[in-house]
Amino acid sequence: MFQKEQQLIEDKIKAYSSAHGLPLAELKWQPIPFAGEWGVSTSFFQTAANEARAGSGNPAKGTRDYRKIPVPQRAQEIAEQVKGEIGNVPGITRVEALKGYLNLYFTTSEYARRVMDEVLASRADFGRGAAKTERVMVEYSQPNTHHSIHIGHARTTLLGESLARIVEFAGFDTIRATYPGDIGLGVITILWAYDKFYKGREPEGVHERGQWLLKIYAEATALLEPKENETSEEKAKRETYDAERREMYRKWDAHDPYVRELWRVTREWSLEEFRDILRMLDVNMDVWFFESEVDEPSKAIVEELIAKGIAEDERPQGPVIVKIDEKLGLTKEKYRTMVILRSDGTSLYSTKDLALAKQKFEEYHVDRSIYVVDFRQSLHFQQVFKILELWGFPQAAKCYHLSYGYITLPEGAMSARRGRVVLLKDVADEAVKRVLAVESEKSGNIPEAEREAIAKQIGLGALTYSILSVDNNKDIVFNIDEALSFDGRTGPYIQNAHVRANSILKKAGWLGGQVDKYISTQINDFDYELTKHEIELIEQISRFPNTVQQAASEYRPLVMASYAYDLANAFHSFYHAVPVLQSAQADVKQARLRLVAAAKQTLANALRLLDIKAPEVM
RNA sequence: GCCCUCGUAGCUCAGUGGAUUAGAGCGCUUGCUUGCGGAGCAAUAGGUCGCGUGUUCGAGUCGCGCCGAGGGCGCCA
Repeated sequence: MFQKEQQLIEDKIKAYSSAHGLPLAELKWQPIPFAGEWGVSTSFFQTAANEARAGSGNPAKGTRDYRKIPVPQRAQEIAEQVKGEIGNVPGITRVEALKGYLNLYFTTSEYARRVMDEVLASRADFGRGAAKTERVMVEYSQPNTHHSIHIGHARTTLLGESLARIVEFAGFDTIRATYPGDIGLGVITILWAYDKFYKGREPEGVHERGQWLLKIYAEATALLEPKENETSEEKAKRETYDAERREMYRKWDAHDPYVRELWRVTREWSLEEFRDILRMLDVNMDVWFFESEVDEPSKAIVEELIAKGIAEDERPQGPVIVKIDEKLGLTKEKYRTMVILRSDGTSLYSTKDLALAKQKFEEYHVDRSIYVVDFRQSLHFQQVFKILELWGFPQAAKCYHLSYGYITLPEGAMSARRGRVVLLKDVADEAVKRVLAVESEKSGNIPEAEREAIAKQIGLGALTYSILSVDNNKDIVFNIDEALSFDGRTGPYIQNAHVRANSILKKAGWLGGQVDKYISTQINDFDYELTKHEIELIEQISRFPNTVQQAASEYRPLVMASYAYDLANAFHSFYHAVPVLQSAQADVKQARLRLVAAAKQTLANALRLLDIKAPEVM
């Protein structure tokens, strides 16, 4: 907001330093952490430390030996000297040297006006970063097909979607990709049991069918697992079942028409359900990769790697492997050895991921590739990325595994195979139910017809925020009461700030066709003594663009989630302490309405990046 | 055995090597609705930042060692 002034002062500091032989460290500016007045500061601790270190040998006669002065004290001296050099800078009210810091305080009315103008002119684009040349692909949400999606899948989906929105808004050309696991032993297990015991008995309804398949999966798994004290009869039966299952997998692989058709139809059921869930979460994928589709091309890649001397072929006695540590010349085992093809020639997860990466680079021209996959696959991705590097892809250095902790239940890990899951759809339905209960008590003014739609926005907002407000690498023990809480640091708290801002604007007639009123930059406002609540709110708003860049560069939606809360918190405090419509003076009311409009816009932008709706009423 | 992640208030979690005082929420205690929506605001209490040791002018933050929790390690995904 004050880049020009800041640059001017930076130049003065640099000029002073070179004139006096100061070993000036890089100048880092940060907001001054005091409420009531705002500005930026930089410190001279590093410079003083540099000076002390550089002061080896004897100091020149008549000069001081800086090695003997404590760093904080010397930093303060420098700050004071620099302050003396700066003089008057328009826009800066005062300059202060304090505890080794140089503080610049901005002219409040000018600063406030600049922030408001920028937000209200840019609107939904406020905070958008300059377009960058790199193309980023975010791959997220890789559920297995043939059964419903559980709450664990919500994490990769929400994390990935939020990250994609952040990265895109930060200025990158962004591609959203999903990679459902539509084939594998698990899928075949369901297919086998469905075909043998339940064919044609599937229930109506997309979600009912998915849950029904999930039950079949758990049942089939139990049938196929060895039991304790198994009789020989039971054992024989189990082995027969298992043979049938494996035979079905073989047939699938051999493109048997019956098995393929059975697979295609049932697969479509779950894709239908998956699309429904993505619609509910407002996720629009650009690219759909399927495991079944990269299977064939992946095998050719193995041949190429063998030919290049990267992979070693131990068939038929052993598999095809890449001795990564050896190839990198590492003595300690770190990346180890990766198996990239079974000895019988069938592909593995690793084989397919190599094929997928190649496709991402060559077909989609991706410069940077982010994989949102849970933390148990860290080694797998480190290995894949290293092999891509050995293979010669420069983009390999910009592949990033965004690993996240998994969601567990209080009674332990979730397991689709054992039917021990909490379904995402069930949680979403429960969320809506709970919001409706609150609404009927608190929001009598909302028409019946709109309640359901708003309840979805609030309920999903609560769920989404509870997941995004935990850092990537931390596990979440799922507790529905906590996930759907509406009080305190939650999605609804932030949404409520947006609703309140909207309510004020509505009463002032500043919505709809009246918006031009507050876009005007000709108004001479904020020319009064601002309260600390106004200052805090304006400062929070002004931080949004930097927060977008930080969240994007660290691949962390949490940064945005924390910010959104801080902003909402600042707004709620302002709301209580500062009258807007009741302002005695017309110009103060005008300025505060602009502030409310800017806060509403920034809240909406931040929520959008978190994949949370910003309702007008709730 | 080797590698990765984590350990901060009773609980759940934030916290770019820098400001005499490490922050939120939940829960506990207490105020606030004749003001724009109380899904809120304000206040109180609650800490050997796992332990030790280095690096540094300065460490919750970086290194090393230990303790504890979880995960991974050639033909699962």
